[in-house]
Amino acid sequence: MRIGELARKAGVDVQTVRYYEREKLLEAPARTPAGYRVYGEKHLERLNFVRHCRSLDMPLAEVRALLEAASNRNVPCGDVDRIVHAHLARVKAKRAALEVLEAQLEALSRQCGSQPAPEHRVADCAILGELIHAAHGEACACHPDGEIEKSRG
Amino acid sequence: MRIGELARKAGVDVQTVRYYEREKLLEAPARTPAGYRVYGEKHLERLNFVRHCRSLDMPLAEVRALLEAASNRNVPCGDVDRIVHAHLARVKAKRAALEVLEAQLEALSRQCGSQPAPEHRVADCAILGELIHAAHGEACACHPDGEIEKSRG
DNA sequence: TGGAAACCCTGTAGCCGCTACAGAGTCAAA
DNA sequence: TTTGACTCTGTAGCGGCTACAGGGTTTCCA
Repeated sequence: MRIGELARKAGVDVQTVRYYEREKLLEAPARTPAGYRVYGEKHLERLNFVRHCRSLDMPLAEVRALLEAASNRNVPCGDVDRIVHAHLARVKAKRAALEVLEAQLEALSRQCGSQPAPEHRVADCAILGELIHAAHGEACACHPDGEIEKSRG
Repeated sequence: MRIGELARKAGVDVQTVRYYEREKLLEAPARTPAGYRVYGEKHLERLNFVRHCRSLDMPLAEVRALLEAASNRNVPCGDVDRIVHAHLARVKAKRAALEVLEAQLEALSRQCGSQPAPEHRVADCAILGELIHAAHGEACACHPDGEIEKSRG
């Protein structure tokens, strides 16, 4: 199986496969005399594993750690549990942050909308008004307590 | 006011201010004879505007568009509405995707956890088991219908 | 047999929004 | 005078790809 077929079967771009090889997520495969990569079923399984973890939004570094752990089948799997739980905690936190954000944006967009578009000029746009108020350090519809925290991630 | 004071007042890194200037989000300020940037209140307001939009997770390109719109105060503000609504739609979609993800990770982590850590070896780790099953194309606890979609963003 | 199309190779640069570093110059206080 | 805090420019790095340039190889069809 050459790289194109492997990529098609796993549903990824050819470039992505080469990228994973560079990043040591896939083993370097054998080559034909012309230098073409040749893959077997093992490679496809490993690639599917990686893609599955990626579909769960895990960073590649953690996928690498899982692969590492999976290869030492006789050691305790505390690392595996830790990786998955830490990732779950991150996802929870991010989802919660996005919920807040969504509420803020809805508050903002509710400020604007009664007037039909052609009559509605920038000078009276409530959205911009809110954002400019906020720039003066005043409380705004989206951040009523006047705090602007950094959003990371 | 020099760059350090401006940055402190806006709660950002000095490097970020210079970055925003390069990216045309802030006007290039006057300079002292030694080449130091000198800022006024207008710059602080504009920087606060940018940071407020960033706290709402807007991409800089959209912040730039908002700033552009805000400077033509006499035109209709359809662009402003469109930007904010499109951004809101993106945030909603992302939040929904994270909710699904969170459920998937919880399903995964529930597979593992009854056995005390030292006895729990990689070979019997249910989390890894699930992930490896998935790599074989079988349905797994996290993606029961067997589909793995690409997550973007 | 020839030529086009589809595939493959390497290497490099771009995306985003910063952050960090190197190596230099400037300024104020002790 | 010397320390230390500040500033300057330019460049590179993060993650996870994606895209492109500029070449070589294979396959298919006429």
